[in-house]
Amino acid sequence: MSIQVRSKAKFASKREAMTQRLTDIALADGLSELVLLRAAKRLATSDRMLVYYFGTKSEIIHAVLTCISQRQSAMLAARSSGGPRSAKRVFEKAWTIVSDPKFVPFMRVWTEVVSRGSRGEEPYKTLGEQAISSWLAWLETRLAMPPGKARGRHAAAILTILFGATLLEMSHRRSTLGTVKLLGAGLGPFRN
Amino acid sequence: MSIQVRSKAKFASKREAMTQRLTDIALADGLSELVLLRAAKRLATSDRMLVYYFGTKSEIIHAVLTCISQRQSAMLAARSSGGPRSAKRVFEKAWTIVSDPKFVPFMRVWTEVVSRGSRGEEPYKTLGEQAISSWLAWLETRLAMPPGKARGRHAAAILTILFGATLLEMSHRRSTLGTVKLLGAGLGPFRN
DNA sequence: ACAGAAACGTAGTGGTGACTACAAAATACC
DNA sequence: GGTATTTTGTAGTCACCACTACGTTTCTGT
Repeated sequence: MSIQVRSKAKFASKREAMTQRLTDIALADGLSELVLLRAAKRLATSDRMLVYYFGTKSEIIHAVLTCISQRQSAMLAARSSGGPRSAKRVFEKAWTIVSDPKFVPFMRVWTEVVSRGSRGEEPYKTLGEQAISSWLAWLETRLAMPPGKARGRHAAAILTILFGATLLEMSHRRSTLGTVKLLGAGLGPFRN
Repeated sequence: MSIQVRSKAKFASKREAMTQRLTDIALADGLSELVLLRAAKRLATSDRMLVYYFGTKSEIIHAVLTCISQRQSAMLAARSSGGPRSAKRVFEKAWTIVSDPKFVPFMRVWTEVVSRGSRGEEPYKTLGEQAISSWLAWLETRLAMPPGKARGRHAAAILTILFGATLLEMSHRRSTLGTVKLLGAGLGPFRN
């Protein structure tokens, strides 16, 4: 086992490559697919190798969720064109991002993480909190409002709708478009 | 094992009593506490008794979630005083219900169920869908609007906020009051 | 070339959890 | 009392899963 201080650096890059592929799996089929044997088989290696590169399962989860977080940040950044907007426009923009099929897996994973973390189970609890915080931070930067409680509330309101819609859609296969339009209409114009 | 056709009826009432106590456990500590050995210990019996009365774990989950659903319906019915209201008032009322500490466990369980069911895992998938449907039906009956798409959309919009707020609160210990007020304001007056 | 580290393979361990087998008490019902 | 039911004891199966022991091969630096 071993606190490995690997001087040789192929290690890190291999681990990174594995993390990327594990992340693909998690996004496609859920965190429950990150079981050592199954995941190893899908990577065409052995569970032993996963342990070798990550040490523990918890480390795998941590690496994968961090990777998901980074990918998401990149996607959000890439779609943050234009300056700050009204709450309504930010919401609409956020919704078009979130409802993109490429993006849906991310939201599904976060609901999974938050749900598991809600009873205190690590690392889900901590990483779920981080994900929410990072969402809120991004939304705040997009809002054309002075920093402060009101802006925070608007960001939280938007995120509430995004997650609520995700959750409902997950078990209620039906178009949420009309619902979302309705909710978007409620967000503008500003009301503090 | 065995398709037991128990003529003797104490069986049913004992099973019912067990279901109630298991439901208490699930609401208090989550569905993951419904592990046979642990749950049995908390009921001061043996895992074999659980199998004796329920047959399989899946049956236990089914019974418990059905029970939760029934309790929730009863709570909602008991708080449905007064006639139909505007979307905004219905939302506000629903929020006071949902944010009641006595009610929070229910929402937590449903998010857990929906999350697990989102990958198709039974019985979570089916029961999650049922729970959502029953929520929507209740909200619709409370809305002073003619039946139809618009009413359905408003019910869905309200439920979206309720679940979104639950999810956010679960990982983001912070008062959602301001956020919810903001969202409530968005819901009235009607906009179809 | 060769010592030591890194990379990988095969197999095994220990724990848990759902569920079963079998049988003997205890309890209720008529 | 006798039958059917309920409860309990003891044990064990089977699958899954995180993790480990221990070996061998491949790489790397000098």
